Amino acid sequence: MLEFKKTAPLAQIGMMHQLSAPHWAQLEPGFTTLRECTAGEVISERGQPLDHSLLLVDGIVGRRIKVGRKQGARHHLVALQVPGDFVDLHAYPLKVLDHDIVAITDVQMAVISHERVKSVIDDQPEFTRQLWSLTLVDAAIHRHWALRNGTMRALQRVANLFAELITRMDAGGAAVTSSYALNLSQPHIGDACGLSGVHINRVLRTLREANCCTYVKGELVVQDRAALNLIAEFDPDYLYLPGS
Amino acid sequence: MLEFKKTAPLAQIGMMHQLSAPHWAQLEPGFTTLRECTAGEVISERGQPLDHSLLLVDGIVGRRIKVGRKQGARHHLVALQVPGDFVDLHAYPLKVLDHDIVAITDVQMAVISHERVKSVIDDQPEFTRQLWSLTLVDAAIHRHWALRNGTMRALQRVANLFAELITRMDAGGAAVTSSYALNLSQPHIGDACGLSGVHINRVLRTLREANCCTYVKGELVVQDRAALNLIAEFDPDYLYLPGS
DNA sequence: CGCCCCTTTGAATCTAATCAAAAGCTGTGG
DNA sequence: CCACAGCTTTTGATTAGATTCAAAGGGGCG
Repeated sequence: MLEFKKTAPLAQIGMMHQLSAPHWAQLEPGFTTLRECTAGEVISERGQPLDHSLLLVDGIVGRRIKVGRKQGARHHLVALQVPGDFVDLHAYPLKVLDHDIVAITDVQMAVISHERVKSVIDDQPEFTRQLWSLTLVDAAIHRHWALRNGTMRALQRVANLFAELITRMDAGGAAVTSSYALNLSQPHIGDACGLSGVHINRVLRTLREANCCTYVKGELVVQDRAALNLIAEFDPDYLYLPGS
Repeated sequence: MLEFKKTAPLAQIGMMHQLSAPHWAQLEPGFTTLRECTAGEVISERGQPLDHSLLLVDGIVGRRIKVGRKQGARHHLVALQVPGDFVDLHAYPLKVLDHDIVAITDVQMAVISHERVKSVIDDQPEFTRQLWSLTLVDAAIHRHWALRNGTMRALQRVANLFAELITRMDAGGAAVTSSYALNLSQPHIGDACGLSGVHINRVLRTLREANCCTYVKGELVVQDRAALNLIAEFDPDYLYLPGS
């Protein structure tokens, strides 16, 4: 885990576009340091009091919950954050988290102290509603994950997860491409979808053979986005993106 | 759907104990009307703009998401609310919900207008953080539902759902009893756990034969709470209850 | 080089879904 | 009052989907 002074202003990327440009301009100076972690590193642990929050700038971060005591403890990824996401904004009101936060890939995050968040909010109460809304979109995404794990079969689950992740990565106007650096291992995808790593492998083969999308070395190449959305029965309303 | 003037003050029940007594005293007069719905009724529909929020006083309410177009559309319960829960407080910042809200049983709810919420918050900014936190506990519960559907087998899922629900119903000091009026049909439980109604029936028999708990006519009788929590691998930390 | 993790594939097993059918309960209308 | 419709509960039989076990190949890193 490396920390160092931030030198240049942060770009307003991904979900941060939910904030108006003037609001972003007020918040941005609060991010005073950058923090880097390597893949697999635990960024913060369940139950540990936090006095700052993290904005993901680069890489993928997961929220992980362990279930079961020591022997045969499984774990599950209950959320994945993409660049532009506030990783643990909910730590500001709650102070303590009920889950671990782990670096899935090498990541770079911007740090803002809760003290600083408070002073921005105190200056401008309307800010609170916007930050609150950001955490509510997170909650909507959580609901969708429960839905996905509860109603879909393996192929659809994986397709749906992919559809969500690339839609979120495209949020905020980045040109829609067909190639996405997810950098999740197959077991990671399994942990997120409630499937075994082995079965993810078979599902990926099926998606490849259907000329839908190809997942190689953490890179998702989408050949047929319409087919992907169809298999996934994907409807992005729950992401509360600007144009809907 | 019936509405009528509220006559007496509302008791501070269940999750509302997250608010301090003085805060509750300030919020309570905002609930000016009561609304009653019968089992199965859709209380509010996805996408419909809302100018008020609902506090559940009696009965069980579900948040439901439909997946799939018309033909063979399934649905899933992504949340269940028990008395004392704010059913759709998140409608205050978001204005529009991504899911339906349905009455599982006959229910009684107290209505508060968003206008009124805003005036309480404007008077006392600290209130915002408390309401925000309430929605964050909801989000933690959502995470746990994704975890449950993602990592647990049928028996454990049902046990875990039961453990969560009765813990939430006991929240805020009501004497811990051994009998709980959930009033969920077996298919309802299936919709919440991502299992078929038929399989729920078999799981309930197993729980009964293990002298763990008995579920008859919507009434959950817990014979052995320790056994239930053990089967469920239940750890209530994520509910952020006062004493933890 | 050797170790470890990820990927890939095959085979056997198991869990839960689906199909089917009967019995119990509730409320409605004749 | 009884008959009937509709829903929930219950059980059995069959099938489908995913897990687990096993084993081999690939790539990166110390």
